[in-house]
Amino acid sequence: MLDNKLVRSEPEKIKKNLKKRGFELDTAALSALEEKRKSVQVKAESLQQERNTKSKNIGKAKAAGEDIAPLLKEVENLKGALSEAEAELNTIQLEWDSLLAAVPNTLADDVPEGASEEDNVEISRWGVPRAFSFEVKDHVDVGTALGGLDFETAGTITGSRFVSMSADVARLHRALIQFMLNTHGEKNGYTEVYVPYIVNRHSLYGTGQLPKFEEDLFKLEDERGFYLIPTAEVPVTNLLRDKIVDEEQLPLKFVAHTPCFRSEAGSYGRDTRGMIRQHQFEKVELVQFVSPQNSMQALEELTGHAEGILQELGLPYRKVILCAGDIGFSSTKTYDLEVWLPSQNTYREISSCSCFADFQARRMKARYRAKENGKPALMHTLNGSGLAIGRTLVAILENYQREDGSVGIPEVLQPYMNGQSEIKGV
RNA sequence: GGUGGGGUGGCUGAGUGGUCGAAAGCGGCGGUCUUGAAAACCGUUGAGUGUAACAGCUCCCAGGGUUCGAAUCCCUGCCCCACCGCCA
Repeated sequence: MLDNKLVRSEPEKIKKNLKKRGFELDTAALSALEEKRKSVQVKAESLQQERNTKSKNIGKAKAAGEDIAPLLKEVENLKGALSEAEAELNTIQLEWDSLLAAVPNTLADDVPEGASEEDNVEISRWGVPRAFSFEVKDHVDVGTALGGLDFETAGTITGSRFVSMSADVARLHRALIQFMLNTHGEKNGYTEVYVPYIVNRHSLYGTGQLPKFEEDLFKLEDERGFYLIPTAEVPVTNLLRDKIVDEEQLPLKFVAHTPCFRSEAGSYGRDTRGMIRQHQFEKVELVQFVSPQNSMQALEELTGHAEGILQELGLPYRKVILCAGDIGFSSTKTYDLEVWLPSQNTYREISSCSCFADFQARRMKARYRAKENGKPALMHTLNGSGLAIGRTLVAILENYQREDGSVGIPEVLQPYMNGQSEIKGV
């Protein structure tokens, strides 16, 4: 959610910023509504004031034993006008809120122009894609040949976009989770948390998935209106909802491993083969809560933590900054990390690291008490994948494949696999 | 699933339908004292909106209702606690 005051005081500036995204802010509608709001609010509040003082007078008169009948009559006349004004104000405010709830975050100045994925700007590359002396297979062929990946059976258990894993591949998958959790917890200073995988509407609103992106979510058939989490970002960020912490406690850094559930309703034809785009996948997520002045710095740091995992795994990747047309609804600036997939001869997203400034914090009322003046202020929130487990597994199967069909295990993972250094077929 | 009790400011916790945005304590902040600190004492201290600054308005879990007036009464929902039952 954008700052109400800012939208009111500088609508044109915000409109211009959002235009970069291709979002058309209806400033005419907003300012018309704002005009109405002002006058109605003034009216409602003055009527409220009148009622309050008169009611107090009735109390006093009654205590003094005076006749209150004439006073009652006076207030009686207020009633209709007051409730009418209150109702009108209420309607206006609901309308304002629902308009604003659909407005994305403003962009940081250094977010490049652009309409789509194509216009994202590469920042850096790490590692050199391996030269293969044989024909590379994709992860589906590698994993299936090993007897470790089974899309068909998962398809019969549930449907498309699910997978089952077994034996060493399943263990490698789990090893990745442990490795990432331990690295972020022990080396990078994150506190490990365990959180619910089912959340209510309120939480999804807080991080910005609702009200606009309901079709991406799995909703439970349940009168409570619960949803499966599409990312740990939702429950972990909401840990601070409605909280005020002392500024000294910041930054708060959390790492969580959770499954993620996405309906992928908007991408029917895309990545139908393999594990790249599943309805259910695992992710290790990094979340930071920081003072506003530190958030851009924190984004660099957090992205660096995700990069560290790729480097330790020896996976070539590149870092891109998302352009205005591709960046997420709630984000003010996002870096994607893309891992090299030899079968596709290209880099594919494996992590997305974003700074939300106060956009989520405002929706969640996540605040800190500023040391300077003791006043509560909105904190800044960030998150990033560190990393997406399924895609990391894909990257390892592909980048570490050998001609004989076996797959090498990156050294850092071997302690998590009882020292095992390769996966051979069954 | 059954029965009972609750949800009040950063925290604990009072609050007969009428000067209650709310006692008290803790914590925080400022000060006195002290070489410095602690202790003690004094003062101050909810969140939002609004204003040039005041004023005003809203908020005592959420949403409705009763009333001239609701933290207080009624209804619904959510959550928490205790005991019993059931399950792991």
